[in-house]
Amino acid sequence: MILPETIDTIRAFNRFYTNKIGVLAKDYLATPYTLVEGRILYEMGARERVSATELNRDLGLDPAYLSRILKKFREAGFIDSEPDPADKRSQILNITDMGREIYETLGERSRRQIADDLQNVDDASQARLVDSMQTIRAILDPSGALPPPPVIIRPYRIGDMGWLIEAQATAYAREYGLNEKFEALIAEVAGKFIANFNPERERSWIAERGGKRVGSVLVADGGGDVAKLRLLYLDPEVRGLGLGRTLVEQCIKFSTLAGYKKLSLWTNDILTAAIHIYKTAGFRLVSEERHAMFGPECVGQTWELNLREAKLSAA
Amino acid sequence: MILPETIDTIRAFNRFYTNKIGVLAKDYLATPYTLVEGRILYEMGARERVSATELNRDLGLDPAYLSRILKKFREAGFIDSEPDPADKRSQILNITDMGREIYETLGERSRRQIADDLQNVDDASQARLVDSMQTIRAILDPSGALPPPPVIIRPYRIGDMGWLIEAQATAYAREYGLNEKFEALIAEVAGKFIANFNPERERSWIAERGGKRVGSVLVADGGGDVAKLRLLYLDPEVRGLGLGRTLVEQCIKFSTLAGYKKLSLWTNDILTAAIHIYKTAGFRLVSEERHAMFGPECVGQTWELNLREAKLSAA
DNA sequence: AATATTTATTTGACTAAGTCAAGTAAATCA
DNA sequence: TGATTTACTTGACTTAGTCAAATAAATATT
Repeated sequence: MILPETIDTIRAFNRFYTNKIGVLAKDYLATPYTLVEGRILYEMGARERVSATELNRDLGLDPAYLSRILKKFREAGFIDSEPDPADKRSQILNITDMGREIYETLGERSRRQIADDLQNVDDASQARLVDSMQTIRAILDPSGALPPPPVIIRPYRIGDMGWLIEAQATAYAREYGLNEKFEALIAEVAGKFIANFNPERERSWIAERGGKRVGSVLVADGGGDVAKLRLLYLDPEVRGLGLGRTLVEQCIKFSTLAGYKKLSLWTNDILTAAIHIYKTAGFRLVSEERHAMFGPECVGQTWELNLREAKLSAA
Repeated sequence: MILPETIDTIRAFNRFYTNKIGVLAKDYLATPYTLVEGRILYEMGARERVSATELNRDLGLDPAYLSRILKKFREAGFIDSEPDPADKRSQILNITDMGREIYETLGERSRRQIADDLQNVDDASQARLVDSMQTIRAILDPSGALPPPPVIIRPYRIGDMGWLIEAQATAYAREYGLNEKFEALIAEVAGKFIANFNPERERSWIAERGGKRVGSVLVADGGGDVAKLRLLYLDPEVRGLGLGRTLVEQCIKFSTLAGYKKLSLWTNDILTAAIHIYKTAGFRLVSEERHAMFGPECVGQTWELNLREAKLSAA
């Protein structure tokens, strides 16, 4: 469904951004080049060895027009060309050292221009700006958008627990209808974990992608020789990438090294994806109990992994 | 601070959107008009009675160029002009019925064009798209953007506590250097509050602006006839608007109505802005103790408000 | 293998988009 | 009152950008 307001907002944004770019185009970065020429030079500098056709496909220019600009560049010594041995109709274009200098200058000015624009934009807004731009690109041009940055796993930092509580409470409310008692539970669990944190026996990991938190898990001391795996969570957008397994393996490895004999966890039957991960990691269901602590009726489950066995089976 | 990656992403987005607009400009909506002409016609249609100078200021065109286009429009019968009685140098431009027809056609095509682009974009992505575009406009052009929406105060919803924990922990770590034990404390407080929530004796409020959470406070049952005010927080962007006072007053009113005799709170000397609000609301400092629970040394303070007195003084 | 068709690029021949400088007339400033 | 600024217009260009046709090599077709 496409709302008229959606279309209006997009039209308004297009007008806004046309202005923004139009102003840029005025006297393109205070150089004797046009915006189009700048774009061509950019493409030439960014990649090596292009043919005119490729350039054309990407920039959508009139071939005659492109041909003339390239001629000018060739005469000015910004680019040179050699016939493509594979296709003698085609020339392979290459940027010269002189051309590269212009390219760098243009890039430098463009960067400074943007830096000026950002002068009065605080860090948080900058982050939102970048995020919004990437969102727009990803939606409007799914093919061309940059591949998602890699997921990194890092230790806890301040604010992570709050994020985790919000993300998990919201997601499980939406997906399974859990109520606010669930948020309360994880807030208490998370709070106690940090309050009594023992760096030798406990650990927490946050998965991050492109600076945005997307997953978590932690190992808490369960007393005796039992470690507890808690608060495993994956944002919907990173499910199915094997990240859950990685996080659980992280926990198993740490618990083993820390000298625990068992890794135990409590979960609910509705969380089938997580349970699948536990199962394949070797956890065994040791007890179940029906409850309705979080609104809908569900079955709480305790799973355990014998860490010695796990080690053996991994070897 | 401006990161190079930020600049690069913005450059990439500019290139991307230049292409998008360039494609639009190609054969502007399959009409015999240029993009610039279309823009002018749009501005003429969107508002009535413009002068050439105003148009120029907003579109940033060369005056000579504008003048020629307007002449063409006048000859074609799209606009007419009458001298401005207040300034005889100026002409007041008006769109004619014929011009309005063209304007409508152009708008219609532009809308259809966008609708086509959105054909394969699901509803959630459309919402994110619109949101991102508004974010970009608001950040890049704070003046022209819509005024900030009003702050509304609403009851707790799932996910709010997580947000509060993250926001408060992050803000106080940044501003006062508090460590993760502070996050732990508020997580526990928030968790217990929701877990044992008693709707008759307790309440929580979240302040929201434009769908974004910006502040919070809650009243918890302190046992006996004492209520506790907790987790008062304001996002940096809404500080100084009197919102803190409003939230505290909310708490006082509720506690009074709920039959409590005292409203008590615990805070720290470093939070001077909050303390100022408590003071002016009539709270009195009843005890202090030095501690370093959250890293830096600070002074924990207990403040109390006698609700009967408060009521009298307000009357 | 010969012919037809398509693709990559260039050139000629324009059109009109867009710019710069100078001019006119009214408004505002000193 | 004269000097300066502002709102627009016009003349005189330049050059960005287009369309059609040409060339030469690569592919497809029969």
